[in-house]
Amino acid sequence: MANRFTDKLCGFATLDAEDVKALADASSRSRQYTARHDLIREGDRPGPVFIMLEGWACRYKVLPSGTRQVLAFLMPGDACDLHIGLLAEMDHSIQTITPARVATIERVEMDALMERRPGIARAMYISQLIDEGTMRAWITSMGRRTSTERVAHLMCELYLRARNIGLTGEDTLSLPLSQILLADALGMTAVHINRVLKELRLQGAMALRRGSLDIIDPEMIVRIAGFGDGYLHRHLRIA
Amino acid sequence: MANRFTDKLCGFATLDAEDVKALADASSRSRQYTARHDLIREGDRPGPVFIMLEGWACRYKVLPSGTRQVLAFLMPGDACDLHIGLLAEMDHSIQTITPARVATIERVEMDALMERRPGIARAMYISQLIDEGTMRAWITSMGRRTSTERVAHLMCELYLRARNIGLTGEDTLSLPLSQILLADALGMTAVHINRVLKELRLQGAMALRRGSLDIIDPEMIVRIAGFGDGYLHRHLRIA
DNA sequence: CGCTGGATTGACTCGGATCAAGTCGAGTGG
DNA sequence: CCACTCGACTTGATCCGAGTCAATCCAGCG
Repeated sequence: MANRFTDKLCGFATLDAEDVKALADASSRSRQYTARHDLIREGDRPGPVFIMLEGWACRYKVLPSGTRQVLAFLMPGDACDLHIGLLAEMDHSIQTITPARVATIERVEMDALMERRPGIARAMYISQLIDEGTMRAWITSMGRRTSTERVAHLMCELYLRARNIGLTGEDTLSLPLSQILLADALGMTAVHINRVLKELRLQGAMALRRGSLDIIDPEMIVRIAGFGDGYLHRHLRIA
Repeated sequence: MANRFTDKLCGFATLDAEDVKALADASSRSRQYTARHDLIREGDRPGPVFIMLEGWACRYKVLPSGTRQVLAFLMPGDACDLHIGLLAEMDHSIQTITPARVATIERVEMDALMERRPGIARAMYISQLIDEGTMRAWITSMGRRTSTERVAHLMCELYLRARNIGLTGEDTLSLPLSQILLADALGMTAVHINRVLKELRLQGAMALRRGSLDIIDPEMIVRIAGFGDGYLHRHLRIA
């Protein structure tokens, strides 16, 4: 009955069986999408909240020049903004990266759920705060880290997030992200990403190949990235 | 009785006199701070919600190397994250830029306020969504805009935000941001910011001097920046 | 088996950082 | 009132990280 979404939220607050059941029910109506399918586009009127059950997606914006900026990666268990329905239109698009199973929860249902079950509300708010912290980390990366640090930092983030939801193997993670996509996320070119990845591979830090990431020397990557895991808030306030 | 904070929220939802009074009461306990005073630091346990009544502040992070990244500018009327108290520690710091009058609202009081008055909750959520949209715009700027576009884009944003709360003159805005601060916000060096500002001045687009910004040719700036005001969500869903 | 999109590598260019001197303006104290 | 000081602002010279352009390679697939 539980799914990736309930699993993830359980990491943020103590949810009882009732909570989990309510969440699982709410996210039971799901649809399968192909890769590269826009779930919603910039300018659209926001609809229900999306929940990624399986597969990856990303938020992105397209500039007048045609270049793209990826704003966030969504992995299984991730949800998009809670109150998004309050706005008149989306300021960015969301697209699947891989084939994906996505649940939707209508705004009224979500509101009702959060009102009836404080634990769920709490978990959702924490999840949202972490997403915000992640955006801040991205801003910091783009502004003040070199390209190598930026790549290493993103890999640390994705690895940790994936591990939190039990998606990782032994220092390995299945990462279905093309170098082009990574370039659009990190504000660099695919050519340069490629060189950076090569360098990191030669240094024996990590190897990204064929849709999977191998962390070869965890300490080295963390050092290169200057990674602090604080913003992912894995140690939560007890209260 | 109203203040900058209530004024701003009134722009997001129809608040009745009772709402405004409740908000004004909640934000009545304020303190004056000097410029460059940390309201809260990365690693601190989050406390009450901060509300800027007068003066400017910024969110920022400091990297191991000592460089700083500014994550957001807070102007009068802005509040920091609603549910921040749910987290164990801050993932960034907040510092005043100018002397500032800041109100604090305890978490329990905020929760009660939002539960009793749905209009306030709604306005606060919209405000938060806009802050998130702003972060996404920043990520986009840092990743995919040239330094000139980036500077122009930030100026457009600040001008519009300031205008929404009635802080602007005739195509003029009092901007107490040093070039060093702008550099830390835009991920560039103070030297380079200086050259970009000069170029924009020579082009007759805008002039930033002595703490005040003059928009000389609004259309030119918007064109240079590739600015779309969608993310500030000034036209809200009616419902 | 050829097509197509991603990955890889090389040569060259350029935007923005770095380094280094000033200049200017607002306080501060004698 | 003036000299001193300390930031912030300006400007010039130089360097380098990363973009651009252009081939090629490679794997999956219709």
